[in-house]
Amino acid sequence: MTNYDDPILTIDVVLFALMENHLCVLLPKRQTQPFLDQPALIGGYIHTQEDKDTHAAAMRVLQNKIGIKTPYLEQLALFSGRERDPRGWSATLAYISMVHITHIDKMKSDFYPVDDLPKILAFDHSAIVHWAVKRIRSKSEYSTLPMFVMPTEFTLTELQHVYETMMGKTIDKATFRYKIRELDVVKPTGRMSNPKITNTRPARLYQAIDTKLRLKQWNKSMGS
Amino acid sequence: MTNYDDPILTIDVVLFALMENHLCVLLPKRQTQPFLDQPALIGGYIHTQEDKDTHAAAMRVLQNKIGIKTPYLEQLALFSGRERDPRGWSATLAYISMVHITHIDKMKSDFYPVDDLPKILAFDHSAIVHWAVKRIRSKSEYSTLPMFVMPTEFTLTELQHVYETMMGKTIDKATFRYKIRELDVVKPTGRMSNPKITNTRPARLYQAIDTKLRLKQWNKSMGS
DNA sequence: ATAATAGTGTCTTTTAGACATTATATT
DNA sequence: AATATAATGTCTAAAAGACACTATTAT
Repeated sequence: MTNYDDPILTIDVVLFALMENHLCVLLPKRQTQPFLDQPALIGGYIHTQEDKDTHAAAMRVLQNKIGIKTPYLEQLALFSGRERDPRGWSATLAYISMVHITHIDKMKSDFYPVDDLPKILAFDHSAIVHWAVKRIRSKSEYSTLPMFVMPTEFTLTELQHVYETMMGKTIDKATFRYKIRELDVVKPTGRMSNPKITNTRPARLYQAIDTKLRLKQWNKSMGS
Repeated sequence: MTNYDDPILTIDVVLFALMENHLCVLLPKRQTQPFLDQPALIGGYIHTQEDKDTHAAAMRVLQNKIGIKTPYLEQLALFSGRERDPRGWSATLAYISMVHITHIDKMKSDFYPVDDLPKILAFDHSAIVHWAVKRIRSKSEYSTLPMFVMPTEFTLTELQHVYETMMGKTIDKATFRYKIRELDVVKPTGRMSNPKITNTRPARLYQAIDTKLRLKQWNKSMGS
């Protein structure tokens, strides 16, 4: 069986977090060649001894590099070709992940707002990040994806702000609450927010009902 | 830089075609070990000398194995792990493709209806095919994907049948025509179908306006 | 009382789906 | 005329969006 110069397969993770109402991506500067000192996605090689599959490899990278166990990890796409790495033909499998900012203690300064990214990233990481942002924005429209960056307790207004930040647009309050009620993904904790902080009427606190990603049924686009 | 026993990267193509109102997948029997004689997806190694990227590799496989230049080729996902190939840790990038049955001359007998697949496929190809069918069914609901298997001229009823086959459900005629009109993806050729064949009222013939995949805007699920 | 945000009610527009009606071909 | 399918019209129900109104806290 001919060996066709097997290309190297790596994985990269586009890690999103919300900071001060901005959707941000982790892009620490590279410590090695090529693209030394340029901002890049976190990633690495697959350890076939250790990693059950690529998903496990991505989990390991997140655990080792920033010390988190993420509840959300989704395969984006494989990016490949002769040009993306100066060393030759290569392929990288990009994952999207998402955490609450309070779970991050190191490398906070390496997060960039998606609307103000560094102009040049290592490899083809600019294309990967743009693709990932598009996916996140779109998926926020019809799923419970934004729930993954909420703390354990939150108000509906806070949840709405997160949805708006991730979607990149504003939503009507009544419509938003109607949909959240319909999705049936949050339940009241019985507690209220502290009015002393906001100088205004306290809001009911809610918590997530489950940790799975839930999609709105859109099977209604062209079916009976 | 440590070499972590680089996994082998291959590509596989889930090729769909419509035969007699059934959505079918190409699964020829394997000519080599492992899984000799078992039905499997078509695929192969990446030729880093020849292939610009994985997309080009998938195109080459389709061209060489069944002699088609497909207008539709979409990356599905990377499937990986230690268990899927008895020879060890491996990864394959699955693509979805779709052709009109008239473009296929060889291997017609190797197509299986998706509702009546062989129980056992080589590697993890059962899982890949199921995933691909799900994607096709779902994407048919809100896009012009079914247009890719239409001949150059067709009636709206024929188009509806193809949509129904690919979606796996029936649609109301009036609603279907309303949506197609809205999408603005077909135009009348001016010609009519031959009533001598059907013994009934002739139908207007249409042709596709463009060859790009068009999605319905569903940005309305949770936005302003 | 005033400011500020929480929370809900109601109206309009859009879209989907079901069903009925008319039109045009063949035998 | 009878039959079969093409093509369109109309009604209803569900959903999305806009906007206004009421409620509850602090100062």
